[in-house]
Amino acid sequence: MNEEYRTKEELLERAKAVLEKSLSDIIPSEMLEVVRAEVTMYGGRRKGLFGELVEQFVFDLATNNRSEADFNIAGVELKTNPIKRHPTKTYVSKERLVFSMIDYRAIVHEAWETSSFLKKNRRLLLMFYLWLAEKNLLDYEFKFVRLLDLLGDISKEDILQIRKDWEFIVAKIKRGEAHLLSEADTYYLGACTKSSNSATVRDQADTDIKAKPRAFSLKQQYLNYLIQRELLGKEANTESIFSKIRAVAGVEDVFLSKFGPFLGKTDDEIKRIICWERGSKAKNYKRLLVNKMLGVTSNRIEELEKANITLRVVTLEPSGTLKESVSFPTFDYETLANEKWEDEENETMANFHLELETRKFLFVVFQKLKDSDAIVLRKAMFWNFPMKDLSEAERVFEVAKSCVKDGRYGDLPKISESTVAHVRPHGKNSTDKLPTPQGTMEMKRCFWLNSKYVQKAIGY
DNA sequence: GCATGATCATGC
DNA sequence: GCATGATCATGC
Repeated sequence: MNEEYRTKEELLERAKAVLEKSLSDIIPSEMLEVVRAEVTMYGGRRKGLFGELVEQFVFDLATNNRSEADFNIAGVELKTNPIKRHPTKTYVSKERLVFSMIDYRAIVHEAWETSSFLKKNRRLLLMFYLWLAEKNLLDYEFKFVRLLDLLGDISKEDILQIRKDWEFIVAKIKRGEAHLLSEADTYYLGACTKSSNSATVRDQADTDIKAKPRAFSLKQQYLNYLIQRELLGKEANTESIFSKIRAVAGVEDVFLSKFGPFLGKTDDEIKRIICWERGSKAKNYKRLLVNKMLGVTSNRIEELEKANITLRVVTLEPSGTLKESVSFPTFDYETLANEKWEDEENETMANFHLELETRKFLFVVFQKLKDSDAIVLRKAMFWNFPMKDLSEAERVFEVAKSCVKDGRYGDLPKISESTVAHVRPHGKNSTDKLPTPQGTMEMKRCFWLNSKYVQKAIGY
């Protein structure tokens, strides 16, 4: 197609030539007006426009070739990706890194090694540009560019996990459950929604149920890890479980195997095994015990952060009931009043929705013993919110949103009003407040998953 | 025993 | 200083 580039190194050199520059710096002045007009007209709506302009003006590909699918020169797939400044991490990605659409019918016949995903996306040319809300896309500056070979440049453990993720997604599609896919199902490679609009559905194998269109993507947290550690070469500030035990297995297996020896044991027995002495009074006692079992000394564990997994210690009563609900981040009233559960135009979701579809939990389950201070480790399990309950969560969200919009803070959804979720305070105390759309102040609150719901989810 | 509102403790 | 996770107090 284009004779100029024969090797990926030539492509990289070309990409590097635009570092610290923006498209408006490199677009020939006689064309700039036309392009500006195009951006003004389509900029917001045509997601691919930035990438298309890069192909045309950075790589001199003819206008009629403007289509992401066609950029595959020297076996390299071009990805332009927005980054934002971050106080401690210099840059974080604004979004996940989205690959090609998943063809639900075709993919069930594929194997990982020969998959269309790998064929197309194995070798990437990544161009990161600094995104700023107030800037025109023609003025975004390129900050760093890298070649990335998905099979060659990342660790064995990560490649294995990505493969497992791909296989998990394909297995779910094979079972005719494409409509139940969630980005939180997997660890590093996700099946993210590509909603043109909610009415858009795709056929899947062996069932008449329509599923939302989805694409493979590197999850945002994993991409941020890649940016920090692999692409910018920053030091780790997390502890890696994998490196400690030199494991080559999936994230799930490695973590669960760490808990295996302690299942059914009391905290005293566990402490004896790991040679650790400590009173049980501290509020973070159980978390410290968990960290000891995992062999880490802090709460920042690389494999959990990379996969957006929250470790939660839950404690059952002797009867097996769970008293405590599970909280999500405090919400901002003004944001909540204005966000949409699903915003198709901007391809965004409400924060609570995003949490449910992207966050995984590692529940470490203890149970109190009757007439004793002792606790027993019952199980450890990974869990993410099942898509079958999403519409109920959406209902709770909509009730909460309309309460906030109307200033009816006493009517926020209570735990008795849904089997899944509710709204409760979540501040330092009742004076810990945030501004509302009405201009008043209200105590901090957040969404919670009902204790009973979580109890069932963990099998009690 | 449970729903609800509230606060505490820790670490980033 | 604040977010997050963990827990408490009260009243029905």
